Amino acid sequence: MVYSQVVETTRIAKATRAGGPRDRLMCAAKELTYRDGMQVGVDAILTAADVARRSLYQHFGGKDGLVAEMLKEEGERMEQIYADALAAGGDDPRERLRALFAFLEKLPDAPGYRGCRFVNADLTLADPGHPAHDVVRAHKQRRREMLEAELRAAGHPDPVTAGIQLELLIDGAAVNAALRPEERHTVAAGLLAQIVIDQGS
Amino acid sequence: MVYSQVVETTRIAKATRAGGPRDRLMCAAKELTYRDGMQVGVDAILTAADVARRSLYQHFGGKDGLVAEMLKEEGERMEQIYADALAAGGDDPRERLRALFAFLEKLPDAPGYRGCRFVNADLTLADPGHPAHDVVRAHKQRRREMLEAELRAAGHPDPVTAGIQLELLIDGAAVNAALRPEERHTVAAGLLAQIVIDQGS
DNA sequence: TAGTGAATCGACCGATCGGTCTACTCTCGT
DNA sequence: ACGAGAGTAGACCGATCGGTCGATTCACTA
Repeated sequence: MVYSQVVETTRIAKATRAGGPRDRLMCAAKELTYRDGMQVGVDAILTAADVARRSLYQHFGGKDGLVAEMLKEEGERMEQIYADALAAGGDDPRERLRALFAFLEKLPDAPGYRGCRFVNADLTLADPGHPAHDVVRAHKQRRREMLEAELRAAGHPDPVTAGIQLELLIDGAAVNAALRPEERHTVAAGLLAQIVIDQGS
Repeated sequence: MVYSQVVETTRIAKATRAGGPRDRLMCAAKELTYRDGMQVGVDAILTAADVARRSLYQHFGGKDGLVAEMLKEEGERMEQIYADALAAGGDDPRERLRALFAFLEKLPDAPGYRGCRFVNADLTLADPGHPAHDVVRAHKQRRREMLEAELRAAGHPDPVTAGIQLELLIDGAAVNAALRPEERHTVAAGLLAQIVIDQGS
């Protein structure tokens, strides 16, 4: 049973006219899997991308391949965004982390925000053998190392534990912001992150 | 494409022989939706519960009804478990919260742990109109009020923000423990929770 | 200009989805 | 002894799933 009215899928095709079939497929997959979940059908993606069925299987081998590749690209994009947010804080590591959490605080305000794409994907794909799991794990691993590096540069007394804690706050806020958007979880996360960052200074 | 070998589903029926068809359906739904995700098929649930197809639709009206009811019961069970964990801490509110996080720390050690059932369900069911969403939101609402009440009793300077922060830590740890089980996220969460709890004391 | 590879359309496949329905069995209260 | 309600077995429904394939069009290049 479906409770919500169907949101038009062809709309996306217009905004995605740029690039070849491969790019259009990636773009459509990004949008639809985020908005409608990973269970979104191949047909919906094809319609949105305005691409022939065969092109999908030639470029990506199948839905799983498309999904995995999409997460990979999105991971790289997100890591760049994180790096930019850190850079906005200047040179001081603590200030850089502060800037990062200030940036994350505003994320849920984006229209259509539905939480962290990677967490959602990993929890949705119950099959432990799905190729997307490795992509997500690798992405989260790199993000944690990024946090740890900043904490280490800041001379934090326990950068490993603190890195995990910052990760918990980021993911916890993303999950809760998606689940109950009316509350300002990211603000509370930012405040607590501040305490973690300032430990031992 | 399915990457993992199929885990036998009939096994569960044996462990669920107790009670009528309704109870067996609930039990099977709890197990299968947690282990295999909410996408698990009706047939798998019926086989595991060793129950006729018709019984499901007579008792619950459909899969969605079964799922919603199951989450409701599980919510009540979890709230009781939380209450017990708090009670283990005695009378002092801070000690009670400490006891709660000590309990939560051990949760991921349970075999087959796959994170928080409610978070997983809510993120998996992309359809915003699915009845399960209300059940999950209500459950999380009550859990937050429970945390807030303890913090208030402890004379915490900002029980609302701290309540949210504890929630972030719990959910963040659950998500990450499911995603990368090899790391001890709950320990880091417990340490940070301690700091939140002790604020202003 | 002829040839080649990419992209398109759309029919088609078997499998599975959630759900409906008929027919039969069992048990229990009257 | 008998009828009612609950449970079971399983065929069946339309829809959709991911995936394959033949036939065609088109752009680019040798």
